[in-house]
Amino acid sequence: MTNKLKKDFYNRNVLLVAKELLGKIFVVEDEKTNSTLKAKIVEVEAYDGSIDKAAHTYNGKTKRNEIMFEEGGYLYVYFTYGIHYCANIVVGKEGEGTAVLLRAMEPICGHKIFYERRFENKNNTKKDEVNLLNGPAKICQAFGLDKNENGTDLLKDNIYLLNESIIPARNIVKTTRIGIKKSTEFPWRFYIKNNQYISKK
DNA sequence: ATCAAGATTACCT
DNA sequence: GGTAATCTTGATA
Repeated sequence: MTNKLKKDFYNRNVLLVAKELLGKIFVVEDEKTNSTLKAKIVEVEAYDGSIDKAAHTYNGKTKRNEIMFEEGGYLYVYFTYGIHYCANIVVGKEGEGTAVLLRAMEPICGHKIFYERRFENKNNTKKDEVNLLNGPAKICQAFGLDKNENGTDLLKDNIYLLNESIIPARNIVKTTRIGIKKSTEFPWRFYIKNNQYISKK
């Protein structure tokens, strides 16, 4: 018995899924550390290649973005700025090129691993719990996600999401996205109101 | 073949 | 508020 999210959750409209991803539990059964890592999703952004110039899929299929054109239920991990990885949940139907960027989470299980990967052998000045997962590249660093995890099937065993009750609209803040230069007008960033683990106000 | 941009972060004043 | 770090990808020629 499990409450793992199934295909029918992922294969829907990207904005709807983005909002419903808030509050869900992201799980990685990490073979590198032989441990289970869990966190609650508190901030996301939607990307839709059909109309969104900021989406990696806007100009069609390439080797990098091909997983985003699959049906929902896969992980899309990409490398950027020469340093960082960012992780997305691929959603929608095959060919749509839609995904949801994971921007911030609240740690649940695996604090020790998160602290090690984020702060060990680094001279960070802020080594507190809220700084573990409050940004898309921080999530990948803490969970150990890189190009090897790109394309992971979220319906299989290693990486998946657990269902939780939907956050009511009155507790969701909807605003414009962060860190992009094109299509900045779309209000496709969603986060849980008053949550201390979000990346930015 | 070349080149600019990039769904970021951490540190500086 | 500003910027260096650092390198892959994709667009253009």
